[in-house]
Amino acid sequence: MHADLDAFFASVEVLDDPSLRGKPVAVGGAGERGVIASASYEARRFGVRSAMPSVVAKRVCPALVILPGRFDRYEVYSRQFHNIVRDLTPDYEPLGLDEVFADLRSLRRLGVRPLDAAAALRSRINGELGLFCGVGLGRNKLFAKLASKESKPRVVDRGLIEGPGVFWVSPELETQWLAVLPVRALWGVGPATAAKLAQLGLTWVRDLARVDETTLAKHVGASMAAALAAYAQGEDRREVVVDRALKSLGHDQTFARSLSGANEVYEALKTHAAVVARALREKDLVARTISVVVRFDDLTSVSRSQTLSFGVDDEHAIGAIGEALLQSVDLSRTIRLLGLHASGFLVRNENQMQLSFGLDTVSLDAKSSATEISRERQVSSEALRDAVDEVRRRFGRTSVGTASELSEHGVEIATQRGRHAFGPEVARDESDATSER
DNA sequence: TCTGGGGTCCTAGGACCC
DNA sequence: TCTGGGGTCCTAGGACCC
Repeated sequence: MHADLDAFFASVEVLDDPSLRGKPVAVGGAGERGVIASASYEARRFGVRSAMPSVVAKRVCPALVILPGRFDRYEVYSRQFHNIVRDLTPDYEPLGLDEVFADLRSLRRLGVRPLDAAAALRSRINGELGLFCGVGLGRNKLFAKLASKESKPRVVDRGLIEGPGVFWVSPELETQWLAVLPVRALWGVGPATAAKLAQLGLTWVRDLARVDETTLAKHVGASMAAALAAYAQGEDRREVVVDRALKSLGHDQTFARSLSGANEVYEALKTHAAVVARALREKDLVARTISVVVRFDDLTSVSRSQTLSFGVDDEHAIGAIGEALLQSVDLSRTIRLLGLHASGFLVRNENQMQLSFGLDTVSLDAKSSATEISRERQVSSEALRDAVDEVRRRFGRTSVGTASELSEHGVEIATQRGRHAFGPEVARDESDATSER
């Protein structure tokens, strides 16, 4: 099963402000660089679509009300949506805030028919949340997803046509049904892949069935070719994965006015670091890899990343790493987007080596190994600052510093085992004990 | 019409290890 | 002295999903 809430963000806004009912409403950025994230069906009648630039949306629908997103609010509804699905079966996998896949095989073994389960789900979501939901049923994720699209209301000639609400692709009909869909309808086929396929004369799913997978792979890569070849046969081995682990998190921002100059970029980076650090701590994670992405005014992007031998979750540490990564980016160009991302997660726990540069704690015990750091010698942020000041007073300004300063000076630290140089490359250096670092 | 922000996955090359 | 083939990890970029 695939279940998908109708016009989710826009619908939540209408629920919270009934005066919006019946009006063309969208959620998204209203500024010059904004895009539409979600549009009510009234707005869709005018041609407003998600991912459409807001200025375009306003042009095709001058009466459009564009609201900024309130994601905390959507998350509340999303959790309730997931809870209702969970009541049906624990075998479900969220996809964003407003979609889920669910494996109904265990329900079937209990004698519950998928069509009944789908109807019950829609009824509860509408009754308890006031939202509408389309449900697709099929033999695998491929058909369930395509079917849920078919279940939705549709705009035809500026009018709205009700959808069936539930759509089931029965196994007997699935091959014929699939054959006449455009390749663009398939999961993983976006504008770029569709264009490549079009060059090969492949427009419809049935066209894919007649092309050799090896040939396909030369144009779209091995992984995509294998998926497409399977989909063309109606085969999809992807499982419903319960509790998929988070792999990365980050924060990106497109600025209403592009940034110019390193100082503006570094200021923005600090804000980003605080957002990312808070998200990590909220999830009890530390990240080994930090990356930055910069998009210039000409829409070209570059990214830089660095993987450390330990995890971080502190905004100052993350900010300093980000700043160091930006050293090799041309900041004399004007920048419309700055992103900061964390990945390579380790679960944060008592034994995890945790280097913090700020509020949190620093535990550097030269006698213990990396895996048995005790928290006994934790240093409060004030004590840390005081200690840093004292070291600088006695040994000079560059004797100890933050990671951002490492890129300029490098730092040398004396421990019971000798002296250790710290510089921009230190994170890659596995030769000395992490605990001493 | 001019392109967001949250993510995932894939590819290719290079460094490195055995 | 110059070399293979298996593997992992990291980096950068790109495509795609909602």
